[in-house]
Amino acid sequence: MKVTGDQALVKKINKSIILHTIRMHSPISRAKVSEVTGLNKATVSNLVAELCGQQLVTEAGPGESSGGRKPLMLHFNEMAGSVIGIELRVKQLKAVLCNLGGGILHERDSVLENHDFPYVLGQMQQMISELIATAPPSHYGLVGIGVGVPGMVDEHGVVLFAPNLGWEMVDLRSILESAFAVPVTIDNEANAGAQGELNFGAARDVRHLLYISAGSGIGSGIIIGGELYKGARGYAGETGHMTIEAEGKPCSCGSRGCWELYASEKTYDNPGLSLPARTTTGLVKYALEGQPDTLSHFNSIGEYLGIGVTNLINSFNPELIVIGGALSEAEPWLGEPLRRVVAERTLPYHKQQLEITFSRLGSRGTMIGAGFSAVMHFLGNIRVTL
Amino acid sequence: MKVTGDQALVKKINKSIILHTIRMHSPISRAKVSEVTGLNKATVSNLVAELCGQQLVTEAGPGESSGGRKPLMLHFNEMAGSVIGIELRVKQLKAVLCNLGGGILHERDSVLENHDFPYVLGQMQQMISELIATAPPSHYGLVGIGVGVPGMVDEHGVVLFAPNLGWEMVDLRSILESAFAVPVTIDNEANAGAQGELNFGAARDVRHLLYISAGSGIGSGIIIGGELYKGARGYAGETGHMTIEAEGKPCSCGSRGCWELYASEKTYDNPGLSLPARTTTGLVKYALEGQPDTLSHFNSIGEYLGIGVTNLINSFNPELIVIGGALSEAEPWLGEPLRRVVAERTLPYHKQQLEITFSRLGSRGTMIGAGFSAVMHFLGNIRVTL
DNA sequence: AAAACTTTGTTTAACCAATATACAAAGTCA
DNA sequence: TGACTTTGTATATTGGTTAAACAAAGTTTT
Repeated sequence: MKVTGDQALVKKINKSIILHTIRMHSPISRAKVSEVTGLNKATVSNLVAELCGQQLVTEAGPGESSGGRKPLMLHFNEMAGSVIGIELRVKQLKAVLCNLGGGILHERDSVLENHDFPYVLGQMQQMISELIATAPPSHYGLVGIGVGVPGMVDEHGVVLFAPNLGWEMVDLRSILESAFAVPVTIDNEANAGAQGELNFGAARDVRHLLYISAGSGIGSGIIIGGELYKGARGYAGETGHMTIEAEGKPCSCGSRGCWELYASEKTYDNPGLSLPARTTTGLVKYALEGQPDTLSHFNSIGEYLGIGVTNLINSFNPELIVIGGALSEAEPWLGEPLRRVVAERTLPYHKQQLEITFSRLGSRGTMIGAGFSAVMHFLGNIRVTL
Repeated sequence: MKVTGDQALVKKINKSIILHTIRMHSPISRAKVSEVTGLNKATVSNLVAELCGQQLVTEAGPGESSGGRKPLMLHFNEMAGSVIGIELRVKQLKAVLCNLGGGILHERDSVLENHDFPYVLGQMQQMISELIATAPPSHYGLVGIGVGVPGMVDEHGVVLFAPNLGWEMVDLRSILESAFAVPVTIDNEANAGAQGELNFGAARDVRHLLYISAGSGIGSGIIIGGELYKGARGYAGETGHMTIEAEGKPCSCGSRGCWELYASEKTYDNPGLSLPARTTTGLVKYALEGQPDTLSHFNSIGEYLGIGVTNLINSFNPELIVIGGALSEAEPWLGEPLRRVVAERTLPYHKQQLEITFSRLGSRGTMIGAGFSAVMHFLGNIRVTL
């Protein structure tokens, strides 16, 4: 979008800076906000007054004195409104009602019997309506809906292609926006998960994060400089179809040797493989008993995860890697081979300060992240780059 | 960097918008600038007056009338200063003196006998001094030096690691800045090449570009939204060590099956391979005569290039791919297998509107791009993101 | 050729947000 | 009690954009 400078822009920038400073450091005094932002005390006072008028910030009594007048502590008003975060999975639909701070107020869950779009949409709309009914009264009410989808999503919220659902070119955003009359953000499931871990999970305050969602396929959410990197058309991170074996197994995408054929739940589909179960949850039970085929298979998945992760490290050089998705349940058996392979294969400069963890939000990360996208869309975020 | 809003910022933003509008659309009238930027006519007049005072913009007589008073055409003053762009290769040092519009004024070239840092630095400094001596008199004189280096460069211009030169942790920027007392920008060679093609070559006005530099190794320059994407620490695009064969050939980086072992000049090193020459230039001569081993080898390199390019397409989804570097000389033999493999392996959404070309600037792309980095550093570029 | 209209670029006055400065309020410390 | 500190507000100033009027220099119509 074309943006020129005028005084309205200045005000928008500073107000946004102040709001997010309060949101991140709450409770905080006006004086402290002035100090950390570099803005003049008077400017902070004026804009805080407006934010209070908008109910986004509240005054919460005096704080501790540090040798002078007691500060008046400011809070980000998490309860000024609510959002709904939804995760659409292959066989399941999960949703939460959150406040503006990402706190979960209510949770819903349902099983999907098929992937027909009208059926899934109906389930989704019903779940949204139920959650709206449970929402506590607030100044803004429901301010947005965020959805995490297992597929490629363009910048307008159109689901271009979701192979596991059999969807193509579904304008989910427009449909939900006209149904509920609130802004809707649609994100790739891995991008949503990355935002969840970044703001509420294992990656708080990390600037450069790589989130790998390993489940029925593999997708990656990439955070650069504290912000989600969406790439050209909004669908960077389609890494599951990265070739790691030039002449490897043929893939449904038309290519060969795709990463997700070796390091996702797709590996369970090989009928020649001797496995006591064909789901991650099932296999985890056997792994706990030490079943050899299972242990060896998890070891293989871990190693192949390591190969793909190494490729991504070479391209993006993150500080932290978080493994999420259904396979993160198998952390005890995947962690060692994954870390071993990455250590063997990465360039020396990447090894420094590189950490690999597994998701901390577990199965909730994606929907919380999707909800957070809606929060940020409501609050706005404006930045200046030199 | 922390930026807050005030009137000085507004002015900086608008002045930058106006300057770059004139630079891109020159010659253009004040009225037209006001129209395309959305800024008020008075604002444009005031800031243009300042830019004229700074010698960055010049008035160049009246233009064609369109039914009213004739417009006073404005030019970006390319001759207000000059920059030096340098490409450091494994066996060669190349440099140009450019004006601010990327026009080449003088060119220098020298052979490197070894890679000892003091020797190379000496050669580079001598070349810079010679070019400075030939610079025409101008208002700002030499305003910067840009260098493209075959290796990883951090955000402070330190060459972290350049395997083909045997360099590690060389603070090239500081050294050159204190030697010549002008700002110096150090870029990875592929990033510089990408900027060259974007501004002056095969990729003008492309918003999402992937530039592949294939030579003694492989590196990638990634342009997202019209801007160079440098990643976390400034060294995104180290794609040569992407694994494309999980259990492939061992690489000096410690990993196996790295892309550049299959698709760069490194393939010539295999002594078991029957080849009539061991340089790209040499092989091109044989290929022109139809020598079978050569043709088959170029075919193989083309196919493997296609595999890695596909992986990058899946992650970045560019509009255009430009192949540069020494191997681009072999375009007639690489193009077909490369495009064929990409067409076979990419997801359908990437196939649409995806074009693959070879470098148009040839061996000059990198140094012109490096010089352009220095120009942009001098002019400044400030943006606001909503 | 004169009058009416168009387009370009400048001048003027108004507006508005941030800022420095002064100041008031409310605390701590000796 | 009195000096000092810290917090937050009030006031005048600064400096940028802008709308509107205007001047200058064309073209088109009558």
